[in-house]
Amino acid sequence: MTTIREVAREAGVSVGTVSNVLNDPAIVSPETCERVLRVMHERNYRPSAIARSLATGRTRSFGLVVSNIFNPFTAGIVQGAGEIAREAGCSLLIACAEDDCQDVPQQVQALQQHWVDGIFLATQPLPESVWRELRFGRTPVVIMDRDQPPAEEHASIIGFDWFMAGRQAARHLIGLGHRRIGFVGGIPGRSSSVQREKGFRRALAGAGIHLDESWQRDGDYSTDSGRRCAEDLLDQPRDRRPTALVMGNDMMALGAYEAAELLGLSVPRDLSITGIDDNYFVTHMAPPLTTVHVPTRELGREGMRMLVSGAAGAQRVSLPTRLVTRQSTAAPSPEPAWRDQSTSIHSVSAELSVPADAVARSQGNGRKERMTSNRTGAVTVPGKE
Amino acid sequence: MTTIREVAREAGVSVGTVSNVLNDPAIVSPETCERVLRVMHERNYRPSAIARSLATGRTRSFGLVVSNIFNPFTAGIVQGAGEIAREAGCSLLIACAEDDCQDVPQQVQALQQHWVDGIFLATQPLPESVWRELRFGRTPVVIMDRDQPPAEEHASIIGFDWFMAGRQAARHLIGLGHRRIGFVGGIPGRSSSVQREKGFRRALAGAGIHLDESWQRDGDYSTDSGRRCAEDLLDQPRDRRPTALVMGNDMMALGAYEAAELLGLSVPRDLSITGIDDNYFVTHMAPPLTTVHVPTRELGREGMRMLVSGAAGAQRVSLPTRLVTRQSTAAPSPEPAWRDQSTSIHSVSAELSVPADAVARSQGNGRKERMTSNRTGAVTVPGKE
DNA sequence: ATGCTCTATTGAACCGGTTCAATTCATCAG
DNA sequence: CTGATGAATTGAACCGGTTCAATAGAGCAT
Repeated sequence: MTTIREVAREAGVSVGTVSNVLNDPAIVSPETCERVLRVMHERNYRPSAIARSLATGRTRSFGLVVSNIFNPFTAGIVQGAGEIAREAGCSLLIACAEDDCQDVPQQVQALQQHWVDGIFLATQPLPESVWRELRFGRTPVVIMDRDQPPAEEHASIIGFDWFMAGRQAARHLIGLGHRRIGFVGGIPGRSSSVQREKGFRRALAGAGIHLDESWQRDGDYSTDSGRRCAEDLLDQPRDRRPTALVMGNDMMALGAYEAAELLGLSVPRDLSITGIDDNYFVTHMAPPLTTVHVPTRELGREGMRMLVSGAAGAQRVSLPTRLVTRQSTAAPSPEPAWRDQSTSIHSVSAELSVPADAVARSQGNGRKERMTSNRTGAVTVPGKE
Repeated sequence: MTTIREVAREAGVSVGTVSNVLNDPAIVSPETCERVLRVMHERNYRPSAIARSLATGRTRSFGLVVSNIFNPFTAGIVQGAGEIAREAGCSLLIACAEDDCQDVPQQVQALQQHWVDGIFLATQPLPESVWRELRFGRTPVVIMDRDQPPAEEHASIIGFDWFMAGRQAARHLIGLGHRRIGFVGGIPGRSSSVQREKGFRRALAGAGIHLDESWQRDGDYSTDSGRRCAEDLLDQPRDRRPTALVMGNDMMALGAYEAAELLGLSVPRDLSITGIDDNYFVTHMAPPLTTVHVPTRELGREGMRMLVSGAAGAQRVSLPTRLVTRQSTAAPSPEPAWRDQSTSIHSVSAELSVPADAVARSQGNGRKERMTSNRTGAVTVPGKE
């Protein structure tokens, strides 16, 4: 490995001058500069990031702690953070913590021993004990908000506007004409769940719709829980059951599809369903799921931006979500007068009741829609998909 | 930040002794050792990985270059590599290259400037130009094989046994009694595609089955291409079309499901389908997909093991695949005697022809693993259509 | 010629560890 | 008492950069 001293000797200058060529060529005379650069090129010289870091105290590298890399949610964040780091010429140290997050403090410590210039914590919610064990010292930190206790004063929090997500889903259904709307929430108590529900309720209240408490269930974000809750909500006489369901996330929406199938209900003919997340598989569901897009990549970008720009103070950023209309939602079937014949008439009534534009959209858009096409409203995403 | 010199002063010893306490406590007298450790603890001393690296020339960190973090394939590798790195007390620098891999050389260079002890290249296949630009110097390298040109002599190659994968899928179908088996390959020319097809052909040849060339198609690993190819293969009179399809990967198998639905074929009653990869979503497909498991996490682990153990020489490792039987495959329906009535009689003949055990499996097991509600009658709701 | 300014360059200290030859000191054999 | 042995410790060089006060030299005014 060629060192700065070899270059200096070869070019007949001092190491200080070579260093200047690297960091501030303007203060070096053109001839000298050119000579040094030529030697560098001949010797294929690459300055050592290690030595530079030791000398400057800055590494231009950042740590990103995640807990489950398979989660598309996580993948989006990694992607986004990586993009910004690359753009800024910084490198990203990714630490995959165990599922239970017990080793997050060690991971953070390891990153600090590498003198990372900042840490991005994007794990599952940390157990209280782990959280208390965590010491960031002087390292700037950005934490993805999943119900953490109030952060240290110099840590920034970044998260999604779950209230908006819940409201968007509900408003969409209301706009289609639904009045009997069920809700299946995520893990009770988590603020992300609470906010979704609040948004849902606000939308209904805003439209002057009565909220039937018996149409609310708490799931746990799993497909199974979604199926159970949806079955529970739907297993009622037709005029007593919801015509639409707001599911707390896409996995539970998947469960709702299963429940509908089990009960012989067709989506969206007999039942509209919405999810939240916009996981990449939802376009492959039958029918493709109308859901609320959650810009994970943008969160990664924004969080990393705060770190590289040195703006990671005690900020609190909340990213907007965006409704993506696909084919799992439609206007409700009109209440049949001939109630007892309802099953045999299903297909006909559905054909008639779906608004023309919804059909057009559903056919044109459905195939192409991809999980990576995430355009958020508020913060624009430059560059490639 | 506490430094080694402060600790030394505080403990009344030399920096050399403190260093010894860190690296080889055995050679330090117990009393001294204990005193030093106490000071370290009091001052919350953390040795600097940076300084250590500069002094030793080794960083105990490794670089992993990937191109698409969203790909579950990639995620598995990252996961596995991370596990081994963590076990070995090493850190992992993950570099996300652009989709087209044009920046891989820069990424590699950046990693080298960080003095990584080794590089794991797990990207999409590199364009020839990029590959030529790549210079590893003295850095040990492990490359995930996706058709690279012959590697530099000191680089290790690790990959999957795609031949085995193709053969396993075909053998499974042959074992179920299929004789008319279609094949949809991946991107033509890629050795991974070529190998799959060779394995497929070998299996057929081994069973003395005639290979109808008109039952072969080339896709591009996308769902869309899978659907197109499958439609193409299946849109023939019943006695002329395959009773089973080996799809080159899971995404294309998903496309085959869509094609079957479009043509009113039920899986596995009228058509058996296999995939390759065992992506996590396949258990949610309806019916859950029989596929060939490709141990991506194990590849990550094995590759990183080669690096941390310093065994990355000019090795070539190929990891075995494993068939996972689920509900998308079954014995073929017997050829009906009343051939000309075949279309109108479908559902009846199918009911009769599905072997009892296949029905049991698909009903009993399928329920909790389902992804889509298959409205067309692949999973029939009595009384409709 | 002298003094002054400005630019280009130098050389050494420094970052925080590791490494190793040299040194100290206690122990023990002769 | 002397010298040898070995264990514990020391102190300085070193890794490859950055930084900055000091210096050299050119150009210009007096």
